[in-house]
Amino acid sequence: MTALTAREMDVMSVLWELGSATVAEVSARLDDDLAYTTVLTVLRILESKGLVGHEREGRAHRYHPLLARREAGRSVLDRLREKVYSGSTEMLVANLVTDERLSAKTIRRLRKLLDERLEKEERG
Amino acid sequence: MTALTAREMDVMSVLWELGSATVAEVSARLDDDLAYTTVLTVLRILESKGLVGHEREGRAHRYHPLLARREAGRSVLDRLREKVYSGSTEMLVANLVTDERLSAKTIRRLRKLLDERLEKEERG
DNA sequence: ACTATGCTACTATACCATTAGTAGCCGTCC
DNA sequence: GGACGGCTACTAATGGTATAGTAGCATAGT
Repeated sequence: MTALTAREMDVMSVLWELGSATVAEVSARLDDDLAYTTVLTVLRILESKGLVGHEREGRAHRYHPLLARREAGRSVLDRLREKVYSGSTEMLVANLVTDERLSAKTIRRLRKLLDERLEKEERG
Repeated sequence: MTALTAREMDVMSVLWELGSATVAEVSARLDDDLAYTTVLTVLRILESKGLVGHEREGRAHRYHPLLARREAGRSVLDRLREKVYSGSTEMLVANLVTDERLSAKTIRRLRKLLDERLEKEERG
């Protein structure tokens, strides 16, 4: 139940990218030009939800993600699969793969991924 | 820019499933037990956003989706890829496929899907 | 040591999602 | 035909997101 709002996701995105960041660093990386205090507020909200933590760094605070990309992605994908694709991972991937402009190389890599997954499935 | 809220997605989900539905029908299908008027309000909001339409049916209104599953899915996936997976479809699919409890059969079907996609890629 | 500046803490506000109540209409059943 | 029940229309309250301002503190540079 890690429902990130749009803005929260923007901010988490920066933290995932940088590993950790101060308010100023997050602010600089965001597409929209928000007030310093606005970014701080979002970080505070995220912290109150237990999704980021912070430690002192000089006079500033350095924030770091406590929620992993993987977890965040999972929660969105779970919901998406359930509500939009009637619970079908296949339909989801089909939609994703057919819509997307993917290079042949990428497709091969994805196929390899499935092959490995299949092997593991058959072994275990 | 079709950002559905959680509840809106619940409702759209029912409409996609049934093709079209009255307020009562949506209400009955929702997991949570909401007041009749609450469901109506959500449908009205969706209509004001142009995502559903309705026609008279007896004394009730019958609502039908104007936004397709595909479109809704796309907008969520686009955002997810961008913000959570640093723009990488591969990482997204990898995460999806490795986390999921998928049957061997499903994995094979997905692989077939990629093969077909690859052929199309190489032809055109 | 002093001062300027950057950073936090606190406060505030508008807007929207979410939830629901009440009044009133209209058709159906007896 | 009258009453009942379901449905819509209108209204409303609450809570949280999103945005930002102001005051005050502390640190770094001179």
